[in-house]
Formats: sequence, C-alpha cells, structure tokens
Amino acid sequence: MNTEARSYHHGDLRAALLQAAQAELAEKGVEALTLRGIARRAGVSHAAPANHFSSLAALLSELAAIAFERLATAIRSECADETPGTTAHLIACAQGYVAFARANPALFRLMFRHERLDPMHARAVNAARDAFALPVTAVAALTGDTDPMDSPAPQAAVIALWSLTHGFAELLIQGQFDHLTGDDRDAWVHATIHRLIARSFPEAEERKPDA
Amino acid sequence: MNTEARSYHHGDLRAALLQAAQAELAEKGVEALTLRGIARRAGVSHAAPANHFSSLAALLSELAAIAFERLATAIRSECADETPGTTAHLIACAQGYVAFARANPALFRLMFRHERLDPMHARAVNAARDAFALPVTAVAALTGDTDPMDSPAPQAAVIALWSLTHGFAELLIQGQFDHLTGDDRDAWVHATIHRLIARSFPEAEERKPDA
DNA sequence: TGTACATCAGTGAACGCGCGTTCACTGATGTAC
DNA sequence: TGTACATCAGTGAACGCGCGTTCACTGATGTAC
Repeated sequence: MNTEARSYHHGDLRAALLQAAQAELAEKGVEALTLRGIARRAGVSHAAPANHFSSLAALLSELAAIAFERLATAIRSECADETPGTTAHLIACAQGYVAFARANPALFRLMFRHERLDPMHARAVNAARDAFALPVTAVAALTGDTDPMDSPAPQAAVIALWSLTHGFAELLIQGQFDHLTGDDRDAWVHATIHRLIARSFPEAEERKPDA
Repeated sequence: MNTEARSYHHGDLRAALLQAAQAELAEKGVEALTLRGIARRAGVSHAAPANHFSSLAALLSELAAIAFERLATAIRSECADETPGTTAHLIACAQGYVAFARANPALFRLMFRHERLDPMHARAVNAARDAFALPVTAVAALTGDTDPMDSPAPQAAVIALWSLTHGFAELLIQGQFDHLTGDDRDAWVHATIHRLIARSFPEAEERKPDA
C-alpha cells in the first residue's frame, strides 16, 4: 500500500486484511471467505492474520461494522438535502440504503449473515444499532412522535419503511427485478424507490393540485 | 421410514435424503449443509447419495423447489377465505408468507441462497416463478389490471407488497424485532402484518365509520 | 553515537479435520427361461 | 417353481483438497544505558 516494496513487517496489515477481505467478498461472495484466502490476497502468510484478528468471525465482524458505518453515512448524505418530516426525506433515505446495497451487494449480505459474525463484537453491534436508528428518526420527524416505537401505528410506519426498503434492496440485488428494468437500470431503480415510498408514505407529501 | 428394520436397500432413499437435509438445515443452518452430513443423518454411507443426486446443489435445489411449492400452498390456503381484491386478501397472503418464513426460517433462507443452488434446476425455477406470481395476481385483483406489471403505478404496488412482506419476514426471522414483541409474539406478528399491509394498501379497505 | 536486548510481527512446516469424489466391491432385487 | 444372470443401490476404503490452528523460528523495530 505505502511504498509497494514491503519489508518483513507489513506496516498496516490489519487494514490490508480488511481491504483484502472486502475484495474477496466482492469477487467471490460470502461463502468463499476464508482466513487463508484473505491472507493470500493480502500477500502474507496464512498465519499472519492471527496477530491482528483472533478468528475469521472477528475479522468479518470488523468488516461488517465498517459496512454498517458506511451504510449510515450513505443514508445520511443522501437525505442531507431534504427536510426531515417530508416524504422526499424518506425517499432520499431509502435511495441511500438501496444505493449502498447495490454498490456493495456482497458486503450488504455479509452484514445480515449473523452466523458468520461474532454477535458480541462491540463496534459491529453499535454500528448496526446506529444505522437502524435512522428510520426511527426519519419517521419520528414525520409523525411528530418523540419515540415512534411507543405506539402501534407509528411503529408500523417505521417497520414499513425499513421492511419495504430492506426487502426491495434484497430482492433487487438478488436479480428478482432484472426483467422489469429497462435499458437504464439506475433510472428504473431510482424511480421505483420514489414510487414505493411515495405510495406508502403519502401523508407528508405535498398534495397535488388535482388528481 | 417404512419398516424401521432397513435392509441393504433403503427403499426410498431419495425422499429420506431430502427429509434429512431439511432436518440438518433446521438444526444447524444453511452453512452446515454437506452431502456427508445429510447421508449420515439419513443413516446411509456418504457415497450413497450419488445414486440419487448428482451434487449437493442438486439436492438442495430439489429441497428449495419443494419449499417454494409449500410457500405457495401456505399463501394460497391462508388467503383462500378472503375475497380477492380486498385489503383483507392481501393481508392474508402476507400472513401466509410470513408464517411460512417463521415456521421454516432456515428453509426460507435457503430458498434465496442462490450460490448454494443450481440455477438451471427446472422444478425450483418453476416453483419460484409460480410463488412469485401470487402477489401479481393479488394486486391485479385489487387494481383491475390484467397485468399490473405493465404500468408503473400498479407495478410499484406489486413490488411494494412483495418487498414489504419479504423484508418484514427477513428482518423478523433475523430477530430484529424481538425487542418489540410483547409476551405473545404470534399475536404481535399477526397484528403488525395487518397494520403494515393496511397502511400501505388502504384503497380497498372498507372506510371506517369515522376517524 | 553505539551496543545489548526485549518485543513485536510475520514465516513456513506441520497437525488433524471434514469435505466431495472415485472405485472396486457386494448384497438385494427382478427377469428370463 | 426353480435356477441363472443382469441390474440396481448401497458399502467402505482411498484420494486429494483447503481449511483453521499451533509452534518453533526469525527478521525488524524500539528502548535502555
């Protein structure tokens, strides 16, 4: 990474391993992730990772944590320009979520592959919690509730937003909608998310002049 | 299965292997599925499955096919009592979908784990197609379109129904909502699905007397 | 500035494991006569 | 009904493979004096 001519000591093997893991993931999928493969890709002996990660699960959990942090950043940056409490704001959040999943499908899958992760990994747990707080906040701005999880209807709105967005992202990256997209898949995805959220969360939308 | 005292020839090893695979799946999860493990559970040598399935992927694809057929049956039977074109009908369909996922979480996951399956497996492909046709039919009954996938708005309704239901099922069996359910999880799930679908598909719902 | 030494991080061989696959075999079944 | 024989379905040993883990080692770095 740094000087290309690596000496005996790597310098930042920890970061290099995480990067190698992500590359393996993107190229070969979640199933193919092994410590030896990651070490191989990082150009290091297969025993070296033990100095930085106690297990494959620990390494992948760190990767998942970073992914959740990036997901949260993607959502926040996408909806930064919209006013909280508007349908446009929810749409933007969903666009960020789905854009992340599309850009990093294997990483997105890893984030929910609990059997490959360490459930006690603090950074991953916190990052997931923070990311999942975003739809709650977004719906709170819409309904005016301080905690929309308190009563059934706003809670259903939060679950609807999250389920709809997550389900669409999952099915999309699985290729279930491939036959529906026209030539311009990006545009189709963008327009479809707009329609999905607008039809499920019309209450905050500006009423059209007439039908 | 038949006479308990098995002779050298099994009788119906093919079916026994599928059943053993399902048991392995339910008990140990998708990751743990191996031909040797399935053979072991079926009480047969590890070379025996080769007589019935050309590969692990072929066996799992057959299992996934059966699962898709059962999913379709679950949905159909759940919404058989409701009039197509009503919100109640959509709710019942979603209840069937989610009930299947809850009752068979590992099997449900396998159905979407494409890297473990054979993409050319005819029965699985057909079964998946048939199951996924159900939301299209349900929405068609609602909107009156013969093919709701033809134009954007009804298409969005189909995608919304499927994404919402699928996303909720996924997140639910992952345990993401565990902290929200009260003592009676079944009741919570049932009521939540009702709310989710009713708030996303209110157009066909009988208008309440007053707010 | 130079030397001794502790510590750290990576190496490479070795371990045991479970996997899928192959193969000669063998027990059971069904069919021809 | 009885015998010969082909076919089928399961056995068990063997193969090579990649995995995670361990361990004695060694090269590089940093610190004490």
